[in-house]
Amino acid sequence: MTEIQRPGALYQQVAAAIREAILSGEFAPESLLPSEAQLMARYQVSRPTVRNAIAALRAEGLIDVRHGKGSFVRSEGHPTLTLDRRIQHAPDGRFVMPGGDVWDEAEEPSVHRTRTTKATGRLLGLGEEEELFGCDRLLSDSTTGTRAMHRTLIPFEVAENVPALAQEPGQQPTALYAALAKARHKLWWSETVRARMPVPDERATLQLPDATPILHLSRITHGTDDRPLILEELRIGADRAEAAYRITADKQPTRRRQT
Amino acid sequence: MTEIQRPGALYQQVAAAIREAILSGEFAPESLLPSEAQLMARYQVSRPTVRNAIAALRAEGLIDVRHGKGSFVRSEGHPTLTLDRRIQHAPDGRFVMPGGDVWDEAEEPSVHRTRTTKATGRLLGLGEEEELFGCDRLLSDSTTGTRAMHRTLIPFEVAENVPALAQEPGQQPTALYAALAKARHKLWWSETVRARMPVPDERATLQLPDATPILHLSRITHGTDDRPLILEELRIGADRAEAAYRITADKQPTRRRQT
DNA sequence: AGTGATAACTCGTAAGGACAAGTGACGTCC
DNA sequence: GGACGTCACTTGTCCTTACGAGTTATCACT
Repeated sequence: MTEIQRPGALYQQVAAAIREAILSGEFAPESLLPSEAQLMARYQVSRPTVRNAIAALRAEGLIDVRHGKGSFVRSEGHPTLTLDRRIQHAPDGRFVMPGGDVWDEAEEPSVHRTRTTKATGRLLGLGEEEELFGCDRLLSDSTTGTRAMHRTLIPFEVAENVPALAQEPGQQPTALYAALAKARHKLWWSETVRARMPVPDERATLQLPDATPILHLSRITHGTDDRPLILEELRIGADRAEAAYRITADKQPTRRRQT
Repeated sequence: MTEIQRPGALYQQVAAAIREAILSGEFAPESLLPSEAQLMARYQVSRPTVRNAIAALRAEGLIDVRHGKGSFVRSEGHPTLTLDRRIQHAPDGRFVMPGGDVWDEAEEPSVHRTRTTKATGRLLGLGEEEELFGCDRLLSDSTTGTRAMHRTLIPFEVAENVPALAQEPGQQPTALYAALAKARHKLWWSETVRARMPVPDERATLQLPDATPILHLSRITHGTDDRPLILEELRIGADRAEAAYRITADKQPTRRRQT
């Protein structure tokens, strides 16, 4: 039996004791923690208290619990997948995404019509309820098993001026860029990164463990006059991926606003 | 009393019913949900079951619970703070971070000596236990109250060749860049974005609500020969911030590896 | 030997009771 | 009128008990 100290609620003291034991190396990553019954005996508390402490550690992402087996120390490891978010011009003029070739499609892309929400409308410089083409992809990295959800949104307004988009809104992003470039657009992109907890649907689709946030990348393709043309969204579990960018110092314009 | 359906455990059915009620608009953002006692009556379940359901919704970040008051629907809103991660050259040659001027320092920067860990060593192209200068800052955006933790790491090896760094390792990043540029370094930066749940220390320092991941940005300053010189890390609650990047299509080199 | 039932472990779910602690409104006292 | 105490409400903590469900090893039977 191990003694526990003052601060706060009993279950928090237990949680702190276990956390400390893990971080101090008493329990190695991937190793099996004492069972609930053993923890009850060790700290002289009831089962709800032990479970409450364990729930706190799960919410921190420190341990994984498997029904019928026990609790295991989660090994963080570096994210296995680094998403290189650069876009490049190949010598022949085509667009290339150096980090894009690891993906294959787990399902057929699903093309559909939809409308802007408040959030997507804002990003695209449109109002609410404007019509768009949408294309959803479920991506998968066969080597690591990592999955990601990709969505392309093309406003009708943009597709009208670029027939290649209206005919094939479900093309690969690099093909879409090529179509826009062919329509005399000089392209650049802005990308914002957010993180949040997944909704149950995302948790299931991406097969996420407990206490795993998702990275939500929103990439906007800008054309001539810096007008937003296409919105791409990529959602991926933050336990397995990180996004990588390259920054170079350009001359400071008098005042330029990035969307 | 409201009936509940088949799938899964009782508390999950209750959680699903409440979730649906929230998403359908029956409970507006910021509004008060029924108390535990009312939910017990409404769904004819015991208090542990209600609390279990509520715990699930808290873990999803859908609701906030305040002791003595009740449960409230969390209003997401856009992140209030967009971190513009570009770096620019002012006309006079100084470096400028267009998104950097919103911060003020909540505490004095604390400069200290430390050593590389496995993770930081890898990012800096060094081994483990190499000596560095470290500088920790607690940043604060006075207009929104958002806080962030910033850390600068400068290897001794780098500081030796750039005396300005060794003398003042606690300078602002833009001043460090200037010192490197003065030492004939041609600079570029790589940045990786990760997300994870906060450790208790970070939760307290950043004053984060439940179920709030943190964005962890690692920026590496590269000099001539692309060697890593300085590592900066920024940690910030993902509920209040997003990171923004600008991407332009450069020519594809034969093969270039980004760290 | 191979097969399968069983038993003993694990965590998951659900109920009940009791008291502590934070909040806010109401009413009384000065 | 203002200050303060009380009370009724909220969620937080902690205990006991019981059973369901997944996992694994053992052991007996064929």
